[in-house]
Amino acid sequence: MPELPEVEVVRRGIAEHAVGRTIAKVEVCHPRAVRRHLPGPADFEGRLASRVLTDACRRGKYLWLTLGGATTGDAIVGHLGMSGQMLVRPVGSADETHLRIRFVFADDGPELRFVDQRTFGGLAVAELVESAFGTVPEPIAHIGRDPLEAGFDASTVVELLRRKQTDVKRALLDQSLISGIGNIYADEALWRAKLHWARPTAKLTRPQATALLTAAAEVMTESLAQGGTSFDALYVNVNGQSGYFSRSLNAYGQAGKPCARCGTEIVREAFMNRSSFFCPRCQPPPRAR
DNA sequence: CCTAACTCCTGCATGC
DNA sequence: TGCATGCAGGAGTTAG
Repeated sequence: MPELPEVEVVRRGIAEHAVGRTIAKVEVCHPRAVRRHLPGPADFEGRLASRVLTDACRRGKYLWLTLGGATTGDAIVGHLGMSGQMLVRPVGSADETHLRIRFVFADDGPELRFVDQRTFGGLAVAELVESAFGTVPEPIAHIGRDPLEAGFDASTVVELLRRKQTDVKRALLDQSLISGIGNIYADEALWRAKLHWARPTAKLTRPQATALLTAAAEVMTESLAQGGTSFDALYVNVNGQSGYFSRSLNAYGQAGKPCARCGTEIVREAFMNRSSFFCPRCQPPPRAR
């Protein structure tokens, strides 16, 4: 599940290897990968031919590649979902089993390939629009700033958090409130802030909520410095290499192992049909569940 | 308007 | 061995 740091690693790779190049041809190998491109796969392929990739941008877990050439004002917008990869591969190298979209460039250099085993991810071409937080592709105008953006205002998000009627982990995962956080970094931020996932957001103090946002920014910054979190070959940079942050996780996936702070065994609980990992001593559950 | 359940998908681990 | 089941889960959609 690529989250903000993993997507940023991919963005940097695309910026280095694909930005500035002209697309010669696009091949959609699986229609589901462009299901959010409503005009369909043929339209996706057709409107990208001879366009130039002018920049690689990111907000939260979304990537977009701005387009130049004869026209401007649009971009390829994408989400990696759970298993999506953007790979830079030499022309002629064997197709990946789950190759979904191939970008061939006019310079005959390496291809850009969207590979996605579980097909939760996808790409689309969309217009750029002016939103409250700058110029972004229309489909993601509703998401909030991410904690590593220059314009991220923690005090505003703290007030929004405290106004919500939900539990704190749901709020962390709500991309319209604060973008970029998924299950891994939600659990890590909660562990650092010593908060149980089921704590009601409305009852958080301002210092608690502020500390939680700080923890989220810190853990994602540290992960980025190590190339992101990888459990296996699914989460890789554009060269297919894994990051090392999984060695630094304190809560996520650590069930049965001692808490790095207090030694108590980390516990796994079901949450939203998935998992939450936490230290039952450092992160006591709220009284009323 | 707000919140939460549902749904999409494939590969691997597990159990009988 | 082989089949069924569970699990990984982001976010748009739908229901309440």
